[in-house]
Amino acid sequence: MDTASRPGLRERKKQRTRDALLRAALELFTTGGYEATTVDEIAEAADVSQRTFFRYFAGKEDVVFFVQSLAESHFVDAVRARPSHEAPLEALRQAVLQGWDGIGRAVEEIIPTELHLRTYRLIESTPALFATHLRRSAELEEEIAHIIAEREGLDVDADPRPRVAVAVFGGVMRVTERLWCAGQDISVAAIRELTARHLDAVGPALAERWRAG
Amino acid sequence: MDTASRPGLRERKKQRTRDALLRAALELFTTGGYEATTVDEIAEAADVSQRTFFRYFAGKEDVVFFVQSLAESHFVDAVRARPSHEAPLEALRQAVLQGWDGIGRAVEEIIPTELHLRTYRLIESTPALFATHLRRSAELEEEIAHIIAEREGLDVDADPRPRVAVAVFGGVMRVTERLWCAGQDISVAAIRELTARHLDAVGPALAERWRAG
DNA sequence: TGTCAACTGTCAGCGGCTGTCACTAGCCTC
DNA sequence: GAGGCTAGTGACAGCCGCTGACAGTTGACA
Repeated sequence: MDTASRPGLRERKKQRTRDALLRAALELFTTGGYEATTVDEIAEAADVSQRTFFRYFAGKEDVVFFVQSLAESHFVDAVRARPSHEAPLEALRQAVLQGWDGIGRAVEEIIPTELHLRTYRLIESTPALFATHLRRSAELEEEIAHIIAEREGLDVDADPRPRVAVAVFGGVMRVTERLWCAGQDISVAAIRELTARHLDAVGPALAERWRAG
Repeated sequence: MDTASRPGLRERKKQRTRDALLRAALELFTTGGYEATTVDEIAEAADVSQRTFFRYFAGKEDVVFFVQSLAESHFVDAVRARPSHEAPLEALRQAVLQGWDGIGRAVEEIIPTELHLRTYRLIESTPALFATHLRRSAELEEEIAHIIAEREGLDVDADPRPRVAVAVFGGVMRVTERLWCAGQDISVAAIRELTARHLDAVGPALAERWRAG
């Protein structure tokens, strides 16, 4: 019987409701602004009650970062998969570049890629969202620091290098994201190029004399 | 006549009201928790109406970061005052160490230093406050990047080094803050030592092979 | 088909935050 | 010193994000 298709009717309905809420919310946010959009409007656009919205998402912010979390776990997986002979910073560099390529495919099944890219700018231009984004990044960095420490066989609390290396990397990534969102060219190629350019600048930036460089 | 003392009666009254709100809020936050404390409770503790609270502070969060902003401007001033022959990262290092010493005196005029230090832990342990703290740090970093660029006679948008250097420094500082708040010894001496230790770890952390180090 | 559990809508309410309006009190001029 | 002017305040009403409680509906499964 094909009636017993994989997820079951109930499950599919839930999926559809969540996707509807997700798309409606992001569409409203990116066109009318995050704060100006009320939960009631989102619920109405998705044709459910406000109460139901909060059964699918912990809050207004949660919708925005739902897709972002997909990208994050892709990045974590990529870091874990890097060969252990690579230097820590090199592994992080390759993982983030590689992560960018894989994100598009995974995201597109849920929401249009173009809407996803608009969401990046929304986060960067909305103080409340940007703050949460940074906090999430900090948590991600802590997770990555543990992975790096494990790779190198170190105790993350005894040796400062894992956390410092990840902090340096994270700091550079944040700068990269900001400039990427501020520029015109919002494409994977653009962020790849920017990422490489900024990571290459770390060495020179720590040099004693900039003029001599 | 001494009756014509500098600020005028009205001004002094305002000052007292704001200090009362500040102290009451931080005291309630650090003892009962940030989210569990309502604005009504703060207003009542300071003996004003809720509406008045919002005339002094933009929101609940604003109270928490009021004192923090003092420390920030101290740091900015310290960076500006560093001699121009110092390398950028060295200037930042000296400025932050020097900033920690000066903060105590400036803060103590408004609230007890011990309450101020408790506030750090409050921020670090409250997700909403931590997120805002990171956003504020990001804004501060942008400001510092401009100062560094100016010091070196560079265009901050053409050369990635100023922003990258500040991002690296900021990343390390965030790690330092976290570990400091997590530890038992909340003292200026402790954060100075931690800061130095982590900044010294930047070089080794970027090295190709950690084992060989 | 009937029972159960999951899902949903409705309602009520709390807390953060804002606009409005009338009132008080410091300031300033004559 | 009496007057007006205005900053500061309290009281009230209301919006919005979010939560708990309860009842109705609809898939799942025997």
